[in-house]
Amino acid sequence: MFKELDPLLHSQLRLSIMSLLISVKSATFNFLLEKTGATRGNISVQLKKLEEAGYLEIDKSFQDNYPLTTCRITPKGIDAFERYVDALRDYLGGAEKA
Amino acid sequence: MFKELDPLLHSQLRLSIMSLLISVKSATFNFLLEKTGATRGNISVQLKKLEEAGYLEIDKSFQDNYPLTTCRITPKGIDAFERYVDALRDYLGGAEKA
DNA sequence: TAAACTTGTTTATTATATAAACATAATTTT
DNA sequence: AAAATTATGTTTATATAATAAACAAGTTTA
Repeated sequence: MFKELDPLLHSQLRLSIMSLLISVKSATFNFLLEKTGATRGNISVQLKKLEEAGYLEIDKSFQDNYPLTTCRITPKGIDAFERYVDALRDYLGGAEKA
Repeated sequence: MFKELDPLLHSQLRLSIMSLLISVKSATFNFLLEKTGATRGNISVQLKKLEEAGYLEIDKSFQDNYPLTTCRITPKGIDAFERYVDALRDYLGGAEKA
């Protein structure tokens, strides 16, 4: 009846991050900070989880002497996101709008 | 950018329950048990939370000597569900399918 | 009447999301 | 040049939440 909802994506912040990365392909830590409005700590934790799952790649470098963390969604991440969206459809069916 | 996702609805089981009640208007405990595949304990807990929030009404009666719990979604519950679906749209935008 | 079944609740466990505190280094100020 | 402030993240602690295990109360069956 209802498909499983990938618990890694069924989280407001992680879903926000994935949603952003789906559209921009590459984003800095501060970009995610600004767009999501979450705390740095929270973002740091969730990025690590998404990376460990192989949903995104994280590159750490330096820019103007400051650390710069850059993220990219992976094919696996894109796939998981699409599956999640698809699974969610079952749950929203009742309220589907035109 | 991203709207808040009602934490009461952003839960796989509670969302399943609300989704079912949106379409059938009235359901027994066992109906929910069968359709969701969750445990009785879990369903009991989540029903109570949804009731406390005013998202649904629970009626307890007897049928053939056995307890019978029946649930109905309230207007407030319908409203919350629709808001949730609407908010979610922001998050899925990137993967919106035709 | 004892055993098994039905329907549900309460309690306990595990995981999770989140924020607070910390760390490191680079600037700016005085 | 020392002190304070800013920048960028990480680690740790806390509060919630989801879930399942254990329990309860009554009913039917053997």
